[in-house]
Amino acid sequence: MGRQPCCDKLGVKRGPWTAEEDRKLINFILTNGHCCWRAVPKLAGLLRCGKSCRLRWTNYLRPDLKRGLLTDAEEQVVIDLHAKLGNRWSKIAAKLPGRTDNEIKNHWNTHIKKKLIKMGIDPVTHEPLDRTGSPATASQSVVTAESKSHEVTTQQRLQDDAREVSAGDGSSLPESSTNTTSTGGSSSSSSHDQDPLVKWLLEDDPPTGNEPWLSFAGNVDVDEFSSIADGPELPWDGATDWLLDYQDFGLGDSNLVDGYMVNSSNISKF
DNA sequence: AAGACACTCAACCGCTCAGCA
DNA sequence: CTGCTGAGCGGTTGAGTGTCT
Repeated sequence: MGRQPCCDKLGVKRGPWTAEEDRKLINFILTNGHCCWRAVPKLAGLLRCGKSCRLRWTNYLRPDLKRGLLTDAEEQVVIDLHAKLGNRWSKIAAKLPGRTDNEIKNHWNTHIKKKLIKMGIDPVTHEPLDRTGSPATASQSVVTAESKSHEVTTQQRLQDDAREVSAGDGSSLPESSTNTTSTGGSSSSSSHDQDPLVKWLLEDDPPTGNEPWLSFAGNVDVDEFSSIADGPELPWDGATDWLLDYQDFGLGDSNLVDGYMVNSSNISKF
């Protein structure tokens, strides 16, 4: 009846990961990949549930992760994407190489949200908080004109979802049945279809790096990433300094293209 | 100096979805 | 078609840390 727990709570360690646990998990995944996450902790000799291992790996241990605060350019992309997609953090993260949904979600809640509110912009609707006047005119620069033209209402988002689903199963929504709720929604939604950014967002393929809105990713972030180990601020704390030993992971520099792993004998298994 | 308060972010929880038998 | 299982996602929590008084 009830949902089966992902693991029996007895004998399963919780809380912060130790360096030793990190080491075990990385060693295991790099040598074996992960056939199924539930089996990983047993095989790796960890007293954790598989879910916890997956989270630790995807959010913290993955070698292609960038760490540190989001750059202004990344922040801008997050704002734009959030205006279009709402709280679909995984979708947003998929378009930001080296960033995780958790990281973006946290950054949104702790930084961007406040920044937008301070600027008089509703972080949910991306519209000015005071709609009678125009107090946020100066702040509007945060949300680009391009993104503002595609602000996503709940209804639009539902329509996007429906379109996404219909695209997925090969069928398409009848044109007459969509985007008819309001003239504004209609034009906005149809422009979504035309919008290359939205098309790109809804694709599963990783970005090529040629997308104009990702230009920062190709020439700034990768440099930052590669220089991180040399810089004064390491991306991880001292407890995981040993991770630097894994920096190449047997993966040459050529394996990181625009933040994506493209030729890893180990990682490509995933 | 120390206690209170605020902030950050890693980790957890519970739900949904996809794949499979 | 149905039920089960594993994986992924978004929301929430709480420990650790920083800042203020």
